Amino acid sequence: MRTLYHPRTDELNLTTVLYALSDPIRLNIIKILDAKGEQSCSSLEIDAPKSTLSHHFKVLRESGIVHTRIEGTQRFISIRYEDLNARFPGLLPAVLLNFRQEE
Amino acid sequence: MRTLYHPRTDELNLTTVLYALSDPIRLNIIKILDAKGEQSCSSLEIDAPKSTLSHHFKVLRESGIVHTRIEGTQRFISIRYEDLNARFPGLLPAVLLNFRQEE
DNA sequence: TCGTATGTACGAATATATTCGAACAATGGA
DNA sequence: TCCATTGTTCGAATATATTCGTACATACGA
Repeated sequence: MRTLYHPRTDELNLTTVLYALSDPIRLNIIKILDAKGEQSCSSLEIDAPKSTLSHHFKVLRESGIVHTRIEGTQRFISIRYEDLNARFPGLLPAVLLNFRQEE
Repeated sequence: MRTLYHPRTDELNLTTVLYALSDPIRLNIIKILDAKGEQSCSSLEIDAPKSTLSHHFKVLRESGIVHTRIEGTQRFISIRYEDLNARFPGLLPAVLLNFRQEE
């Protein structure tokens, strides 16, 4: 696969975004990305099989929450802060705030 | 059933709340409740069988998003604005803001 | 007490998601 | 070119959700 699908900002759908965020593993991925910034898939060090993680990366990317950049054999994932905030102002910060409070 | 289960504010779980909000019918219920305030189940006038709606009311109530008050044969549902905002500041307003923008 | 109104509970069918092993693709270095 | 690294895709098993008809529960008025 050469190019990866990323929905445009105006295509972001609220139920889709909320659904993508409603899974513990995916929320954990977002938590790490928020804390550390852009990361390669493997550097996240989440204890789950590769294919399981790949599935969750795809859900996050196709919902528009993350952007995936290909570099060599690696893929670097980052949160689409600006796009999300443009489409759903305050939504992601409210979710992220909860993480930060937990720790 | 005499008493209905409602989770305490400190028991509200982020993934559970996000999941409950990630369904179009449930989001529509919240949209109507936000616009009109407390409503009886039937007054929402959503085009779906009673048992289907009842299921969604239960998901919303058990996730802590709505409160259900029994009065006679009716049940009045309302959004738990304060509890949600205490537990997840800004989350619900961000979701509700999106509704209002849509119209 | 009987009937009506309001809504839940149950159960089964269907739909959708998650998980993960195995095979595959792409890149880059030796 | 061969191999290791990184990650995806496929497919099947399993788990979970949704939908909705039917039966049931409760309250209230006649």
